[in-house]
Amino acid sequence: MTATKGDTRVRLLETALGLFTEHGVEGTSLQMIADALGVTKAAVYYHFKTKDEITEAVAEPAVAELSSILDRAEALRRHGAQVDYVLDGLVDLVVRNRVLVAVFCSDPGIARAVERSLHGEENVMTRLPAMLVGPDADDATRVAAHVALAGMAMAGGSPALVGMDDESLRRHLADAGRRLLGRPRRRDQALA
Amino acid sequence: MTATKGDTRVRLLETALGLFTEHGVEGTSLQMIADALGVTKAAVYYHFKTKDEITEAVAEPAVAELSSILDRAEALRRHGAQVDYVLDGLVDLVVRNRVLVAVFCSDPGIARAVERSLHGEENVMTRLPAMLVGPDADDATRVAAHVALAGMAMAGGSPALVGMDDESLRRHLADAGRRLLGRPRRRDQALA
DNA sequence: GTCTATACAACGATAGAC
DNA sequence: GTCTATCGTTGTATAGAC
Repeated sequence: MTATKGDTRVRLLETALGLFTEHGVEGTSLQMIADALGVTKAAVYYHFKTKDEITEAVAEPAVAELSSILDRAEALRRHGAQVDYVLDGLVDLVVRNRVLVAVFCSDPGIARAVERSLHGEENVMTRLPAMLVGPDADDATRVAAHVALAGMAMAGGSPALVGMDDESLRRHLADAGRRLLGRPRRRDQALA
Repeated sequence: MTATKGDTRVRLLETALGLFTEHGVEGTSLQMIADALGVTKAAVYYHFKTKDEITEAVAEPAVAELSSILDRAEALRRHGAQVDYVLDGLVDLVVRNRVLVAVFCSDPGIARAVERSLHGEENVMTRLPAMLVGPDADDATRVAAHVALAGMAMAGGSPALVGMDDESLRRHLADAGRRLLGRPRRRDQALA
């Protein structure tokens, strides 16, 4: 740890996320990243061939986590259990990475980069709604699933809710998702 | 009607919306707009001082409509009636302008332009959630309102739902919103 | 392997001629 | 109202120093 050498890539990614958060992805130039790191634009270009590659790399850990949530959910037998698992996992992911998610969802640059880059055709962005609605999908369920996904993600990153503590946000987001998808309410924390 | 003169501005706006839809706002350059119109970039700059001004002008009718929905809702006395009115109005607006809404919500350029431009401090983007949660807002309601707003808007513009007919989408979006905000289900079209 | 220097076409934007 | 010409900056790219 504390390796001061060879981790320019890591510092770059951290710096980039900070700048993305402040100015948005398209509002952040390679020059700004380079200046913040104290190097040249070309040095940035050495580590990543393209600006898109930077946005993908920034997004990658969260998307990989989401992907593995979907994998584990697929192993469950009952559809209801799958939905519960994905809902909880997604909410947890969103709450833990509020800032990242806000950048994600509000910027087409990242959205497209993620959509394009991830595991080929069996893409996370298509697996997610598919898993939530299940094989027996009517229109109402499909719409509800899309409202739930987009809503939970964007509400989690919303500036209006930054003041809310993680536990509250997590509980209420999960609650909203379950209500939309017709899952029963949680008993354990019902009176909180 | 069919005024062939002086309406370069209108043609420009229509052209811009078309290009925005196809390539996104940031993916559309002033050059592309100019070329599509058969004029120069500088000619475009005569009609709009800035690219942001174009995106604002493209978005303006829908935002004005939304603003007037909020005005009319404020005139209602019961909070439940206000929520119902805003929900219905918003869903209708979203469904009628699916394409526009998709561009809106997926592009920070437009999002910021709209946020910045509209009626000063008493901004539509802050009035909307405020009206939905009402004065007696607990955390659960606030989260639910944000999930509902973001979800309905983005789901309405989602590519996965473009095939759905307007009536179905309208009904199911409104249904999702009412469920999230604790409003009773509609009786009239309940069996559809 | 890691970086600097330099270049390039395209971008948003401006000034001024017709 | 539209043009040409130009500005600074962007993303991208290559050559070459260490």
